[in-house]
Amino acid sequence: MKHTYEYPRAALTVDCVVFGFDDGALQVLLIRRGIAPFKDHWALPGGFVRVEETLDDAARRELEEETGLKDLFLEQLYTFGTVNRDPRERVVSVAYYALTKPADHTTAASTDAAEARWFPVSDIPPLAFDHAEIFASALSRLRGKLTYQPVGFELLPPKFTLTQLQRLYESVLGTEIDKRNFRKKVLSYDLLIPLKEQHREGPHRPAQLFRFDPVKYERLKKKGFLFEI
Amino acid sequence: MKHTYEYPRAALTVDCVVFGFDDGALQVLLIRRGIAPFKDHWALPGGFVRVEETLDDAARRELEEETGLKDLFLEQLYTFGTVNRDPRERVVSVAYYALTKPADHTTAASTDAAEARWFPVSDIPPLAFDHAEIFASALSRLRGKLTYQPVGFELLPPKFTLTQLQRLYESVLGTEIDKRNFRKKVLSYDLLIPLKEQHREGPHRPAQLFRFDPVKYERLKKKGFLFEI
DNA sequence: TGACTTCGTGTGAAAATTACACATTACTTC
DNA sequence: GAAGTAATGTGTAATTTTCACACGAAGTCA
Repeated sequence: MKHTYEYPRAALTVDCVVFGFDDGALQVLLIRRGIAPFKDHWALPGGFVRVEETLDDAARRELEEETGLKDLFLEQLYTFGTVNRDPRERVVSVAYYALTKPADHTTAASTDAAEARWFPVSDIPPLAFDHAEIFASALSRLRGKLTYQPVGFELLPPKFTLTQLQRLYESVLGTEIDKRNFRKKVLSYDLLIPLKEQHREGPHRPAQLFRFDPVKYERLKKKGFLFEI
Repeated sequence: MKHTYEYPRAALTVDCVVFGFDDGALQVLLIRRGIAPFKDHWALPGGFVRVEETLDDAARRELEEETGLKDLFLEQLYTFGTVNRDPRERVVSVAYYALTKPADHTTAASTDAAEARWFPVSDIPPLAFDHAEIFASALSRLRGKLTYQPVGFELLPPKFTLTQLQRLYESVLGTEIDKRNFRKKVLSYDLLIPLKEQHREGPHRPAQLFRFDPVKYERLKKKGFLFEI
C-alpha cells in the first residue's frame, strides 16, 4: 500500500546509545548492520518510527527487536536532522540513551541486526551514518547527568558495594575520587540502604552490600535533586 | 506534485519558545493562529520542516516568517512525538527555545500568523496542541540553564547594569538574591566589562553600565563552564 | 600464625557560601 | 542651595562545604 502526501516528507527514525558497566569500564552496545547502506558496519541500534507509536515506544521496540533488551532506563537525548546524514534520503533521527544493569547484558541479536556486541567506550569502531556524533553527544550527556543526578545505580546490579559505585563514577567521569570523601557524600543523600548481606570475594575483608531506595530516588529525580559528587 | 512512500510518514514540524525580558518580568512570544486547527487560539510560533533544510534552519526560518525575529540565541529543547498531539494527523515536533534582547522586540506579525504578542510567563493564555507542555518544558530548561551557564546576557540589551542582571535572575529563578553576594559572584567570572558610560534614570545615583566579553563568553560556553549564582 | 589484600573510618585546613548595614551620588523640591 | 529621596556600591565575620590525608579491621591463603 502506498501513501501519498502533498509535500515530500523526511523519514523518522530513533537511535539508541545503550550504556553498560562491566569489567570496570563503561561499555556501549553496537550492532553490525545486516543491510545496506553501511552493510557490515557497526551502528547504534535503532530504526524507523511507526506512524501509530510514540517516539519512546519506537525506541523501546527497536531496542528489544535488535538487542533483546527491555525495561531499561531510557531518555531522549537530541534530534539529529542535518540534510545528508543518510545517503538514501532525508532521515531525521531522534536519539535516545539508555542505561542497563549487567544482568541484562545477555544480548541476543535478532531481526535487522546481524550481530550485537558490547564495546568499551574508549575503543569504539568506526560507526555508520553520523552515529559517532550521536554517541559522543550521549557520552557527554551521561557524564553531565552523573554529576548532578543519581542515575549511576541504573548501571549497577540491584545489590552493589560502595567501591563498585565509586569505580563506576571514576570510570565514567575519568577522574580519581577519594574513597572517604566519596562515601561521606554518597551516604549523606540517605539514598542507599545497607543490606544484611556482604559481598565476599578474594582474600580480604568482605564489603557491605547496598541497594538504593527507589522511593527516595524517584522523589529526588522529580524535584530539583542534587547529587553532586 | 505528489510524493509517495511505502509506509505512512509523520509530518515534521518545529516549534519555538521565544523568551524576552521586559518590565522586570520574563515574557514569552505567542502567535494567534490564523488557520485551522485551533484557529484564533494562541500558539507557539513554528511550522513544517522542509525536506531540504536542517531542523535549526527550519526553526530560524519559521521564527522570522511568523515574528520577524532573527539572529537570536536558539537551542534545541526536546522532540514531542505522542501520537495524537495534532488532530489532523501524526505530527512530530522538534521544539526549540530562543532568547531575545529587548531591542528585537519589534514584532511584525506576518504570513501564517494573524498576530504576535508578548505574554508574561506568569500569565499565559490557553495554548493550542500540546504547546502548554512544550512551554513548561522550555521554562524549566531556561531555569536550569541560567543556574549553570551564562546565558542571561542574551535576554538583556548590549549595555546593562548589574541591577538589571540581578532582576533578571531573580525573576526567572523566582528567588531573591543578596545584592553584594550577587555582584561578587558575577564579577568574579571576569566576564563583564565596565563601560565608561553610566545609566542615569530617576532621582538617584546613576549605575555603572557593563557589557559582556563575547570572547570569554564563547570560551566559557564551550568548556565545562560554570556560572552558578 | 604471618603475609596479603581490600574494606571502612575521622580530623584539620582551605575554600566557598551566606548573612548582614551604611555611606555615596544624583535628582527633586522647597 | 539645603534638605529629602531613592537607588547604587561596597567589606567582613560566621558558617558550611570541600578537600587532603593514614591506619586498623576482616577475611583468605600458604
